[in-house]
Amino acid sequence: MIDLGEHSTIVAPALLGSVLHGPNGSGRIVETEAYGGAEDAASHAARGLTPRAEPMFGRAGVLYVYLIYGMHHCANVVTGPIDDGQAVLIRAVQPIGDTAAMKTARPKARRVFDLTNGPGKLCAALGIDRSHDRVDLLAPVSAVRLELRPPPLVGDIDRSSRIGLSVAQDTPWRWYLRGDPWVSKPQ
DNA sequence: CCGCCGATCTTT
DNA sequence: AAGATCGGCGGG
Repeated sequence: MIDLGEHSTIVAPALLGSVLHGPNGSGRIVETEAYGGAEDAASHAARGLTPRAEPMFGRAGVLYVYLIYGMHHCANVVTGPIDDGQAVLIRAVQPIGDTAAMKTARPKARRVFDLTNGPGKLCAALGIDRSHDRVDLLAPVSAVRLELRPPPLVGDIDRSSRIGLSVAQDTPWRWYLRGDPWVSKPQ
């Protein structure tokens, strides 16, 4: 099915439709971004093998979690060959199954559509934090794991430049399900 | 609905 | 000093 060892720009759209399971619940992936290795100025791998980004240079299929703006977490799937430093950022999911624990973890979310429509929001809702950095996403026993599913039809996927960057704004490495209400920034 | 701004702290 | 964000606030 999906080979996480492929380049992040191949894996990112292919992960749409797969399911991310966390301590608090689960969500269907509806939005992703690809980050490359040293050649991608926007990537944490752009400065080489730093302590924070070290998981990106490891085996494909592990989780890379980092703290952003001192208060939010971002969850990434490491992709590509070892030592290359690629990853795919999970930017939004659709909550599935029991959402009670996710709602408790995100008291600020008034509407279900605000529960997991952003990289920091979905980590808070699912209960993903730095303690899950480097976990094996494909191991059934992992607290955070990925259930790979066939991706949507290409005709249902839209593409844009990545969100929130001050560099590489012309690189269209964001993919999302067209019209999905959980996508972080429509259009 | 939209845009601005502050929070908060790790990393470089 | 900036950052792969979020939510409250004010204006239209």
